[in-house]
Amino acid sequence: MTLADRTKAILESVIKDYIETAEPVGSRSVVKKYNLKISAATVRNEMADLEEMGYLEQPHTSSGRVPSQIGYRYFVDSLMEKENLTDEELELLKRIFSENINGWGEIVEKVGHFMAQLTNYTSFVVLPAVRIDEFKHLQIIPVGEDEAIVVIVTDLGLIMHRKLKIPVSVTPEELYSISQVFNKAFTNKNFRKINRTDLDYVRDNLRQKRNMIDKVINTIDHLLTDTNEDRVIISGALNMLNEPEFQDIDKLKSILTILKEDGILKDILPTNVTDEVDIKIGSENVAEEIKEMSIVMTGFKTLGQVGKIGVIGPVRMEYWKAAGTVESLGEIIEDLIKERF
Amino acid sequence: MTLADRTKAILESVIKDYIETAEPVGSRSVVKKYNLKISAATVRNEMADLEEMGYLEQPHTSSGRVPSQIGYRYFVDSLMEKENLTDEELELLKRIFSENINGWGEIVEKVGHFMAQLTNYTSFVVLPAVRIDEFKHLQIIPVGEDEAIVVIVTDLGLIMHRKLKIPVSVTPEELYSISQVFNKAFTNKNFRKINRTDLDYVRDNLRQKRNMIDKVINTIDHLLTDTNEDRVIISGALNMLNEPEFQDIDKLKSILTILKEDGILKDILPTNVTDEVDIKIGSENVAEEIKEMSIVMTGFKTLGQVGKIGVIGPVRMEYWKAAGTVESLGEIIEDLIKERF
DNA sequence: GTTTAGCACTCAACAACATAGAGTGCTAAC
DNA sequence: GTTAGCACTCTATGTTGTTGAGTGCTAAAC
Repeated sequence: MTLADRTKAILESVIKDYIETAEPVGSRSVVKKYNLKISAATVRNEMADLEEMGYLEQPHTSSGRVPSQIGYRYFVDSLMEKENLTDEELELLKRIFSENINGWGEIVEKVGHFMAQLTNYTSFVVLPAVRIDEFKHLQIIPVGEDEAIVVIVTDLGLIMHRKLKIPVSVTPEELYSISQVFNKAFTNKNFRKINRTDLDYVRDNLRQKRNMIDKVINTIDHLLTDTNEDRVIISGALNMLNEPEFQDIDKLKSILTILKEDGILKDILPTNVTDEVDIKIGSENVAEEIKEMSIVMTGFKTLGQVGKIGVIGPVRMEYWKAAGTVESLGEIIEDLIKERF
Repeated sequence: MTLADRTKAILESVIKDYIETAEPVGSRSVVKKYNLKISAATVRNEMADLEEMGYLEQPHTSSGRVPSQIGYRYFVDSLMEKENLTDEELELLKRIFSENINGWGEIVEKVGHFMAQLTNYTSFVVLPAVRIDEFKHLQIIPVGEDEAIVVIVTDLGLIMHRKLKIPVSVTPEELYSISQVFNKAFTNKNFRKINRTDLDYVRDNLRQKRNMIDKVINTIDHLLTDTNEDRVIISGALNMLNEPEFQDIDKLKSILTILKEDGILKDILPTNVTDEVDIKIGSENVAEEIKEMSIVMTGFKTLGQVGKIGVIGPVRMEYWKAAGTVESLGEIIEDLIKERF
């Protein structure tokens, strides 16, 4: 459906005003605030038309207008312009990342934090479960008399470790050569496809330590299966407290529960992601729990898989800012991870 | 001040009733609910006395009584009995810890979570900054062509690692022997007191790799200084939403901010801890921000230092349950860490 | 002297009602 | 097609009245 320019301008004014004030918008205030060169009565007529077409709604007969879901959709698709990060914001981000960063998780955490701060909504970053199939290197390090640590480095550069009891009689040098045997046998092989030949090789070379070998293999198995779940990092959940739509304790409670109880949000987010910014408004969300919320998100590639990054907030959201920020940070986080890992 | 038995009984009834209902307690309801064999009028007289002595307060002249801070203090010190964990609760805890636990942090997290669940308040666990002075073992592990990971095991059993660029020419075997040199020189020495002799030893034995050695030393230094801050794990902050005293959005906001914004709570907690359960009621707390909250906490020994564990909730708190739970879990967490590390 | 029934009094909470004001739709004039 | 004017609608806010839980005090009972 294509609208006349004036009609578009009025629709845009109403939506922007409502997003700003959270109050139903009257004809007079539109004229005043946006200096339209027409009278309030004309605006009233237009608004009545827009309501008929489904873009606006009236909470009750004698109140101002509020955007409908369709109205927001039209606004997002045809009226607004994404507002990407400003130079100052980019500068700030650079400063944040000039500090010491310890790995992966910390990058994600900081980006999420930054995003929540910029948008004043709640940010989320979903890190895909990393498939840990192959290992690049294994090392058994002695600690104290009867303990050792198995350290595994995977093909994706992840480092994992776990403690292990060992017989007192084993020397550090033996541990080193055992590690070497493992490395010779397994390096760059898919752990789950290790075959008889590989295992025989290890056994032949370490005949006398059968007991310990089993323990090590067991530990490796544990490490590789353990971490196999998506991680979600949520920032700025408390920003919801500032939104007028969540002044009601019960609503607040249900939304904070979704955001904070582990793993709920993860299962609720849209599943098919691309590298385009995707916006789900209100009941466009499939999940019942967030039919009064909007989500702005995008995908990013990391370690060969696709993660999700975005914000969640009230339907009355500053979509231009949210979409621009998500778009910018989606690209940035991809670069940051690539650069350092 | 010592009170007559009947007076004590009435005070206890009023406090328990108020803690349960959050409503001012009237004379009639005390008599009814606790089957006292005296009339409401007598109770009224007693309550007037208790008010005069400062144990009770009246929100307004014709309302029931509410415990004062002094009243709660007397209750906590002289009237209540700590309610330690029940057998079922201990059983549940056992089941939680029969699952796989990955290190230290996870123990703490699970205990905190459990404590929040049992008490319905917000739990906190403060892990002291671990002084990382000595290392027990160091290993440089090759990853790919031009990278290696430095893994350090400290005297307290902590494992830390960090990636490092290395010259392509260095072989895995060389890395191993370099590691050995470091180990010979430094093991069980306080890192910050490593002296000229130690360094000379390393240098003499690794003359040709000067550049890399410096990098490794640098990395070690980074690792040892980096983690030097207390960690706080907070669970069940959303439990506050259920308390009638936090139905007001502004109060809720300020308390959730304290609990969630990183690091605020840590600086606010009482500083001198013992292995006794310590209870701070309302304005007994030094920090302005939590003068309307109560804290029940205790210290626990871990890795040679003292951590804090406890709950924070409204002044109208079920102190008996909170104190018992904190006491039990304080001992349990100490044992759990000792047992596994 | 202590306890208790009785009663007048107090005050918050709630409901019923009145009022103000922002905004509308419609009509008639421009 | 646009706009001024006006009657109408409906929420939000303030006012008033009523109810009921609870008190303190007095005087009688134990």
